[in-house]
Amino acid sequence: MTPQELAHALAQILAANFAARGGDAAEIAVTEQDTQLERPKNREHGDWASNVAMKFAKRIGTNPRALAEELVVEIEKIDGVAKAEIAGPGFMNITLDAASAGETARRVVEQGADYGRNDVLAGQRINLEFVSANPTGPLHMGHTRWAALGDSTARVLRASGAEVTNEYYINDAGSQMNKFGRSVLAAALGEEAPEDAYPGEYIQTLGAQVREQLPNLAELAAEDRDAALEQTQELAYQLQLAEIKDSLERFNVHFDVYFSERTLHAKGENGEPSPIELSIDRLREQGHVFEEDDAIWVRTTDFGDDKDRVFTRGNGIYTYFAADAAYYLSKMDRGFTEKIYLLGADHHGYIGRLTAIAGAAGDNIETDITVLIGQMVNLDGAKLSKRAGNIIELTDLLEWLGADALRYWLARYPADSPLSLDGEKVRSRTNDNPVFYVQYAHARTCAVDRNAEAAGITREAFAPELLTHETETDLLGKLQQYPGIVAGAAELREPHRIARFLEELAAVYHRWYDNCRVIPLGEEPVTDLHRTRLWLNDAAGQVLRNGLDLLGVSAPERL
RNA sequence: GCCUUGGUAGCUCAGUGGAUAGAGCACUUCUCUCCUAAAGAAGGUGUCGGAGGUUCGAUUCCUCUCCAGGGCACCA
Repeated sequence: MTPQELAHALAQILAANFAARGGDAAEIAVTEQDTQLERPKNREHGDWASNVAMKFAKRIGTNPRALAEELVVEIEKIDGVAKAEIAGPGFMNITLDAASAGETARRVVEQGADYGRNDVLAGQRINLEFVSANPTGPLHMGHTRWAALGDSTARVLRASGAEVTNEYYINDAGSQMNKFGRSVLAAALGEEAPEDAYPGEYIQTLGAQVREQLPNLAELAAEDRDAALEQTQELAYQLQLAEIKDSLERFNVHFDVYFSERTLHAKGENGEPSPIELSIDRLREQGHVFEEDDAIWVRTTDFGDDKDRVFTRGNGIYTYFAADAAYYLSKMDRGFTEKIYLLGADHHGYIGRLTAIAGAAGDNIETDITVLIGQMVNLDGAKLSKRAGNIIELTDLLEWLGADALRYWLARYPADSPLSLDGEKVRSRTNDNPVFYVQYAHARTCAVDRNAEAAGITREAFAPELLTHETETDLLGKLQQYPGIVAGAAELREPHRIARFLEELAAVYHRWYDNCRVIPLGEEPVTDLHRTRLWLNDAAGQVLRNGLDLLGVSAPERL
């Protein structure tokens, strides 16, 4: 009996109760969402608790306790339910019989890596854009947070049935790229940096690489400065982008699409209009375009933006917003039902205009676009900025802290909470480091497995009714919660829920390990209890592994 | 000024209208001849920033307010 099955049964009981009073069950429209059960904090409150009696009493036309009294009678008839009691103002506390709860261990083992997968987002095609850092420098701490959160979000969405494309938008057009090119060229030629140059040391490194790969650069620059700049800029861009991609892969973050802004500006082979040019026509057809002061505008205020936005400037040049619009249309054309943008708080001013683009393009701004804003992250109190030059690169972080610890720590907090991390704590291999606490629990399940095998304990017998120890029902309860946790994390786009769950699961597992032996002591005989516990041990290991995988964190068999 | 995100234990932070608001750390004690002590057990901690409101019930929702971060370009 899973909480999902219980919720389903409860919904039917509630609807039947209403129907029996002469009501139209459709009128109160009970769903499993309404009857979802929670795991009570206090174990005296049973295995699962429901508050539906309080929620529905008024609608049904009675009072909570009276309704609960009728419901518990029916709940107790459910196969697998040991008892149901009323408590407090109308809570119903449900206790499962041990065999029914224990079934979970076998279910988890049999479903393996699929345990936890669900279909709450089935049928959705989601475009998830994140990181999208300019290719003018290495990724820093802020990008690293979005990389960890974005990739974990994608994994959680997929586990809940969505089809997800991870996308990185490359701002490879425009003045920042020119500035980048001039900075690297000066470095390559050994000249003094231009006044507005990028300050980071990586510019010097890129300059050296360019000099090496373009041996005639100095001559070319003397002859044709623009040509030298163009070649330098292109090469530096490719080098930098490759470095970004490489560091992301090492961070276990994979993008399905790297989308170049240039492709939006590019005309067709035979001079066909560019995607940006086409997009203005499409928005005009929708009736949201107007001209004023020589500029072409989109009336984004029709969709809640705080001001209208310029598409084409008075001098005929497209704004960045124009590229954003064309990019959005590209996502639409590629058939995504929902476009999610994961942006840093410094981009929060984009929400209005991005949403407005969606509306102007004819999308539903409530359901087809989601802009998630993440707050800044500090490491050891230092705020890092690429432009200021005091960067800590992703590659440095990987070396210092390791991909697992970094991903775990960055994914364990909601995106909208400002975060300050203590580098030494992230790095520590002690029990005050949750990533090691969770990984250790997993490694322990593997150690038990190895020892069980050596002791000749197999999973040939499974007697779930024997799993009656307090720590066993706790552990089973946690395992039963997992699919719901994944579904909730997906619906809310909050992968940190996975991490928090894993920490709880690890704690319950350690407690169980301390109380219940899988391998008998000394000369004691192996019984079905030991064999059944092996199933439970393996189930715990499986869920720890599945959860860590959603966070992109490894689950070592030994630490 | 306007928009936006935070304010929860000494610290870092969880908490999708429910029962006595939680976890880890820090502090004090215990527990390894026996499956990994990177673990477990015990000990106390709160004006949930403040004031109103909605509700049977508010840390959670609404309004106002105080404090802090971020944002308000025919820049990219």
